[in-house]
Amino acid sequence: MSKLQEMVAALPAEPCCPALTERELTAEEAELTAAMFKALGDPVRLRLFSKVASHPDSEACVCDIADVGVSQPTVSHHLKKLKEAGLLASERRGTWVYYRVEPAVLAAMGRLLTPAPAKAA
Amino acid sequence: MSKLQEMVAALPAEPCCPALTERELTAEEAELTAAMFKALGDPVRLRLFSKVASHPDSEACVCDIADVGVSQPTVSHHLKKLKEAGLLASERRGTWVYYRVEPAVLAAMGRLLTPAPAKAA
DNA sequence: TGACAACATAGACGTATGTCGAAGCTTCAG
DNA sequence: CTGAAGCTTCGACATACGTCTATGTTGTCA
Repeated sequence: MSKLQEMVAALPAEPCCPALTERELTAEEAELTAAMFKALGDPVRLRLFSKVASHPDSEACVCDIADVGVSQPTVSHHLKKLKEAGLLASERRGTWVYYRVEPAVLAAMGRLLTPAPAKAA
Repeated sequence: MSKLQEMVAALPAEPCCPALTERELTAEEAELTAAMFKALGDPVRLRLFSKVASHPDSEACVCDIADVGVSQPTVSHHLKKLKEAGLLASERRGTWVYYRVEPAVLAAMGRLLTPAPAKAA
């Protein structure tokens, strides 16, 4: 189990962190959250994630998404990173390996980016 | 002007990209969007951004947020990165420099992370 | 003008990251 | 029991990144 996964497992509850606009993150929260953003901070990984996310049931075989312009080992490497960040889960079904997005994590990240409420003028 | 800022300026409209779950991103979209996630993918930058975002009017002087455990030049370096990614804007007011979050960009990123609609069972 | 405060830039350095080809592991068809 | 397909792991390499100290720049105030 990756270090990040341990951190995730040790978290109090599902909603990891408050919106970035609500209060400043603690160092620990920032460490955890930054790792998730970092995972999406590579063009190849972002495309892979988007390919999985936009598939039916948010799930896809590696063979369905591997066409992103890099070698197959590199694809595998990036999928591993996404998995370690908690964004994807994988499961082997016969010859193929399927990756699926973790909807709760996606929602949590979206919540982080909630814009600040408009100030009373 | 940074290369990224040029890319941003060349974009068609405000809402950069569809939700990641809607359709797969093109290589170009992924390049642009990954740069934004990457900017938030460092713990120090994420804390700086959060500090600015959680200040009144989503605006803060460097001196108000510089206490994140790294040297002053490093803070300046990270703020520059956030600015180049289009997440912050800066303005000098006398002796101090104020950084402000770009609300539209924050909202656009949040939209990217919209979870997929639940499939009909 | 000079001194100081607030930030930014420059240069250097160690580490992390993205990429590849080669080799290894699983599973299934024959 | 092969052999092949699908994926992962390994090892190597160039580049990018985060950090620091030293130095610039810009503005204020006496």
